Amino acid sequence: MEKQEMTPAAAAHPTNYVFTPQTPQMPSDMDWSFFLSHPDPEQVPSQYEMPSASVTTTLVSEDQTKISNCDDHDHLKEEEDEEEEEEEQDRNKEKRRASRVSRRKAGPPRVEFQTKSSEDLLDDGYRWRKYGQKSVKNSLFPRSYYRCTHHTCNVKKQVQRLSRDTSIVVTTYEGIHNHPCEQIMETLSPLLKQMQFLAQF
DNA sequence: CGTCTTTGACCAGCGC
DNA sequence: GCGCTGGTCAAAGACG
Repeated sequence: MEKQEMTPAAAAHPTNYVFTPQTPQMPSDMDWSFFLSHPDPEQVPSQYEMPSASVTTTLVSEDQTKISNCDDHDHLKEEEDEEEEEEEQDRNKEKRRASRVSRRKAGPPRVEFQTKSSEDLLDDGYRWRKYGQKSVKNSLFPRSYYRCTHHTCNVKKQVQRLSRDTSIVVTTYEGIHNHPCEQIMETLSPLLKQMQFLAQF
C-alpha cells in the first residue's frame, strides 16, 4: 500500500501510517476483513489498496497515543491560538487526556479510519452490537461503542463524527476478527458451490 | 421471542 | 478526597 502523505503527527509516530486516497466514495467492494486482518500496510497486496476511497487511514500499533492526536481535540487546539490563557488550559487538558490514554494497557492493534460519509455506521461486513454511547469533551457529536457480535470475537470499534468537519466519520477498530466476514462468506458461498460443481467435470 | 439500541449508573486512573 | 473524563455495564424498551 502506498504511503501518500505523512502528517507531522504521523512522522512523530513511526508506527503510524496515514493514507489519503483521492475520491470521496468508499468502495462498496472493499475487503475489510482482509484489510483488518493485515494491520501492517506493507503486507497488504496491491489489490487491497483503496485508491478510490476518501478514507484517511491511520494505523496504530503499540503507540496508542496517536488516537488522541487524531481526534477533534487536536484540531480544536489549532484554532485556539489567540489567548495564551486558553492555550495553557488546553495544554493542561491535553496532558491529562494523554495520561489517560497512555494508561490504557497495551491491547490489540488499533486501526483508525476517517471516512467521508453521511452514515455514522459504515457497513464493513461484520455484525456489531452497540454497547455504549458517550458525549466526548470538545466534540459536538457523541462517541459510540460497538462490539463484534460473533461469540468468540472480541473486536471493538468506536465511531465518532468530527465536529471540525461533520462530513467525516472516525471509526477506530480495536483488535482483529478471528472469524471470516459473514457478508463476504454469504456472497462467496454460492460461487464456491458452483466452482465445486464445475470441478467435477 | 430473540436481537439490538438507548441511556443512566458505575468504575478506574489521573491531577489538583 | 474530589472532580474530570473515557470506557463499560446492564436494565428497559423498541423492533421485526
